[in-house]
Parts: sequence; C-alpha cells; structure tokens
Amino acid sequence: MSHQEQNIAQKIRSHGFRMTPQRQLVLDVICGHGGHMTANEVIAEIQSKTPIVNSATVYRVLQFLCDLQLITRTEINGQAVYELALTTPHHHLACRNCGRVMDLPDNYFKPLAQQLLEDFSFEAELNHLALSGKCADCS
Amino acid sequence: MSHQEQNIAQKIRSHGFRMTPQRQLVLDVICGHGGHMTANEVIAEIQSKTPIVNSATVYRVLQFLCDLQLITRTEINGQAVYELALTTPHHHLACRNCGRVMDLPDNYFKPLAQQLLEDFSFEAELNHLALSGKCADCS
DNA sequence: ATTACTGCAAAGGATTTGCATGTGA
DNA sequence: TCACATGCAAATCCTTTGCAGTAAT
Repeated sequence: MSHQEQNIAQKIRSHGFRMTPQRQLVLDVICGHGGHMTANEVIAEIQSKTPIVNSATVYRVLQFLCDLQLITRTEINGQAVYELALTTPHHHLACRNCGRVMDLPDNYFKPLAQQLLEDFSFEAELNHLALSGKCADCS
Repeated sequence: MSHQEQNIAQKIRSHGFRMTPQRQLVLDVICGHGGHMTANEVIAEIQSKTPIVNSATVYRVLQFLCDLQLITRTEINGQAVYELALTTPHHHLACRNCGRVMDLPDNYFKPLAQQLLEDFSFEAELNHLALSGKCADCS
C-alpha cells in the first residue's frame, strides 16, 4: 500500500468510518491509475481482479470518498470522472477529436476569476474545470 | 410567428427537411422562453398546451435542431440545457446556491483562449461555457 | 455488541430505438 | 407519391435505493 493510501485510510478511520476491502480496492485502482476515471472504468478494473464486488458498492464508495473530499468528481463532456483530490489544483483540456485529456495548471484561470469577482461579485469555483476543444495533434 | 421562427423554418426547409407542428411547438417554446431550458421543461410546457405530443419526439426535435445548429446544447451542473443559437456568443455564470444563471459576454474568455493556443496549440471551444460559483446575493 | 457496510435485486430517471403508421412537400 | 416524421412501447444506460445479511471496530 502506498503512502497516499495509508494517509487516506487513516482519514477514513479518523472520521469514524471503516476501512473495508471494497474501499481499499477502489482506492488501489484510483491511486494506481494516476489520471481520472469514470465509474465504469473503476468497476471494470475492479471486477477484472475480484468479480465479487458489486457495482452498487463501487458507486457508494465513490460517493463516500467524494463526501470526505478524498477524491473529486468532474464532468468532462457530460461524463462524470473521478480523481484523487490530493493532487494540486488543476483543470482539464479535453480534445473532442481524439479524446486526449491534458492537465492545465490552476493559474491560467486566476485572471478570469479575479475579473468576475470585480465585475459581478461572482465567486467562481474554478478548481476542477474541463474545457473542450481540439488538441495540437488534431488541428 | 416571430421573425426568428420564420428564419428558422426557412433554414429547416432549405436543408430539405420538413416543418411540422411538433417542430413548430418546440420552437415556439424555446423562442418564447428567452433563456435556456432543459428537455423536461420543454416537454412540460408543450404538453400543457397540447398533451398529444410525445416526449420521444421532443428529444428527437431537440437533437435535430442541434444538428442543424439552430439551437445549442450545454451542460450546466450536469444538466443538459437548450437555447436558441441565434443569440450572440456568450457563457453562463451559474450560482450553486440560488440556481440563478447569468450571461457572460464572450470576450471574458478571449485572453484565456489566446493563451491556450500559444502555450499548447489547443483550440478551446469556448462558445457556450458554464461556470459554477456563488453569486453576489449569496456570498 | 453495535451499527456501518455490502450484496442483491429492483426501482428510477433520462434518453434512445424499432417498427408500424401518418403526413408534409 | 414517398421519404421524412411521429407515436408508442420497449429497451437502454447509468445510477440509486430498500432490505436483509455481513463484518469492522
């Protein structure tokens, strides 16, 4: 088990919740994967290891981890994806053509957020946004 | 029938498609409403007038109008909304608290789009984006 | 010993589809 | 006329929920 996972397990227990094999598996998959995953991808990868785990449980675990803010949920082109929340704040550039998703550092949105605050007193939640478009290879 | 609707009817016919009462109704509703609507809202409003129209048809008409780029489809907080495509390019600021949605002129995103192009050769499709956050009244 | 958690199956909502019928051009 | 559209019902996809049983602490 990685450092990250030990940390997370500790956080779960410190909140009075339990560490179960099912939660462990979901964490293994998400930590091992690196990027973001759809619920389906998580389910598929888990079931390829241990076909016993129910998909309803995976959905419940994902929701649970979101509630504890250990993972984040974003919508990319109408598709919900999950990712470790430990990584630094960033956004996504999703290519509509080849499907590739790149990370975009947070600071690209700073000026915009600032301006929205000045002009409209609107506090934009720009912590995990997905932009669609065409990537360099596909243009 | 408004100017806009006549225009749209003409475009539909010019593509070799037919103007039907069902398509007329969907256009009436969307044109009369002004802002963006969910598929459900369109269906509900139509059925309050003529309970005959099938919801599958409304979905088909919405898709059809999107294909012809006469309306646009956006996701606001995971909810698909439709809007006339004739209006000037703009974005949305959606308040997570009160649900209010404000329009945001296109030019707010110009600098960001420019920078993404320079730094990543990524052509962002920033024509109808929805940002979540907290509006002035709710902060 | 609690009571959180899981599995199962069934429900749920939103959207799509197959097919026969109807209708605009 | 005849291809385009619609209605209906069933199918589908993704996700949630009720409930009884299981297991972590």
